[in-house]
Formats: sequence, C-alpha cells, structure tokens
Amino acid sequence: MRSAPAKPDPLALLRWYDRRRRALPWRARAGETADPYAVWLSEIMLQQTTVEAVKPYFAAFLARWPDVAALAAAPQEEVMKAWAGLGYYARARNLHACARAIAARGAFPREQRELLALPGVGPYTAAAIAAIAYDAPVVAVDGNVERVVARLFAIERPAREAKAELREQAQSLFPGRRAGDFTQALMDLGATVCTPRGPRCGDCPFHGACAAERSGDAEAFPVKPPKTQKPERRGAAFVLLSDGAALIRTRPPRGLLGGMAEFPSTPFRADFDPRKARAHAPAAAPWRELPGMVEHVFTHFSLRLTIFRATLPPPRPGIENCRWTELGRLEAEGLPTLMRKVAAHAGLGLE
DNA sequence: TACCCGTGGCG
DNA sequence: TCGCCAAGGGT
Repeated sequence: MRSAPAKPDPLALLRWYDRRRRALPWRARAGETADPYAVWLSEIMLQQTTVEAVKPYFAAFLARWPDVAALAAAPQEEVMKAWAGLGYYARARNLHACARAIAARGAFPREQRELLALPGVGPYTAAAIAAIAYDAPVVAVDGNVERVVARLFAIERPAREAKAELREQAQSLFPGRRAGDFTQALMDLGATVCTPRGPRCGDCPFHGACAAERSGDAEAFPVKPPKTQKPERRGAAFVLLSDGAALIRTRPPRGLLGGMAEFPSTPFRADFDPRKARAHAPAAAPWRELPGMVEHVFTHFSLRLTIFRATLPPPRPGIENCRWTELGRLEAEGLPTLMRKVAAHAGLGLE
C-alpha cells in the first residue's frame, strides 16, 4: 500500500519566501514594518494590474502625495489625471474618496471590518492591508492565491464558484505567525513559480505535496469557465481644432472611462449607424472623415472608432460642456489610452 | 448573482 | 497575430 501524500508545509513556504521574496517599492524590507499608506495605495493600484505597470504610477503618487492627508487635500481632477493610463478609473475615484474618509477619521483603520467599509476596498484588499500592515492573522486571497490553492487541493470547480472553499483552504494553511509575510509569500509563489502557464513545480516549496502536480497536469488548475465571445461595438469621435487648440470634454462621472477627458464622441454601441454619426458632432464645422479606424479592446467589448476632424478659423467659439486645450498641453490632460489613440490617428502626436 | 469596468505584455 | 491574463470592487 502506498503512503499517504505529504501535506503542504506552510513553514516551508516561509523559508522559501525568506530566500526568494521579490523586492518591490511598496514592500517593507525584511524585518521592517510596512507603511499602511503605501500598502493601501499599492494594493488599489495592483487590482487587476501588473506589477510593472504599477511601479511608475506608485512612484509618482508617492512623490506627489507622500501621505494620506496630502492625497485627501488634492483636487479629485488631479488624481484622475495622475491615474490616466492605468485603467479601471473607478479605482482613482474611490481612492480619492477613501483618502478623504481616512483623513477625516484621522488614521487608517486596523480592523478588517472597518477597512472593508472603505470605498474601493473589498475582501481581498481589506485582508491584504490587515495582514501586511498590521500583521492580522488573515490570508488575503487574490488571483495568485486562488491558483496556488486550487492546485494544492486540485479543486475541480472554477474559481468563480469556489471562492468560499478557496478562502477556507487558504486560511487553513496559515501557520499562526508572520501573517504579512505569509500572504505575500503565497502571492510571490503564484507570480513566480506557480504561474498560470508553465508552472515550475520542481522549484516549489510544496513540491510533492500538491494534488495538481500529482495529477500530472498542474496547469489544468484552476479550472477555467467556458470562454464567451467578446462583442464588437462601434462609434465615432470628433477632433475639432482651432488656433492651436483641440476641443475636449469630460465624460460622465460613472461608467466607461468615467470622469476622464475625451474628444467629443458618440455613444459606443453594437448597432451604431455611421450615417448618423455627424449628428453627434459638437459643433458645425467642415468635418472630414479620416481614413482608417481606431481600434481598442476593453474588458467586455472591442471597439472600432471612426474619426472625424475639422478646423475652425479663430476666434475659437465657446461650446457647451467642452473646453479648448492647447495642443502642447494635451499630454497634461490625462487622456485615457483610447483617446490617446484618437489623438495619434488625427495627427496630434501622443504616440 | 451576473455584469460592468482598462491596459499592456506575453507566448 | 491574438487570446489570455494581472495583487478585484461596485452595483
């Protein structure tokens, strides 16, 4: 009779972490205490976002707003501009609201329940802050940890359906000390060894104690839900120029690209009718349809935009809900990537 | 509960 | 080239 498979040893993971932990700008060095502000800021930026994409934004935010009081005192518009290009703009809105809430109450809450009540802070982020900044005995479960745990225990259901089980199993691994290190160790393991594709099981501190590895196909976990096709939408954007300036406006505060600057545009729709595009133009002008389209892929649809361009002689007219921005200052407007593509397509630079 | 919400890099 | 996917949260 075969011996029972080894159980995962959490202390082996901590030993691995002590050797292989990543040095990250928001992470305290070994033995030092993390700054709650830096932990919170980084955790918000890292939501669904890669480490490399976050690094320059984190540095810029920390340099400009070195503590939560400074961020709370900033105009929301400035925060949105500084966030431009990072995506998921509701995060920036919530970040600012959260900074004001924290400044108003005087300090970061330490309790997970209070953290959870903050805007933009969900179950993962609350647990991460509690564990990393305050050493609370909780395991934060992000996509990395879900993957590690799904493999360790060969969980057959997709992560979406198995959230509760994944959290319970992750928490069951907690060794009872070094909570911040343990959570970050699981995440580092998922990011560098137990990767979505091509996991390096031979380098894993759980080698020999992982059910997915024993199955012979660790990569098959976590089980993926069936993929659905991404629909296509279309629309048009209008680039109006006059006397060295371009016409822009601010999008509504919620929804797609909420609160971000844009060139006046039609709604983006599956049933967009190009013949009616000109009816959405911000002003009467000698509009010319440019050849080609701007293509962009969002989370849940892909977009093809027709670009219209026109030039008006000075003086520049006032146009409702819009403003003129000098071409040299377009960069400082904090255009989201889609609108940077529009600018480039219209020959305004911003490649 | 499902759906909504960006972006850039990688195999 | 293109689908996949990364430290999720809000509604």
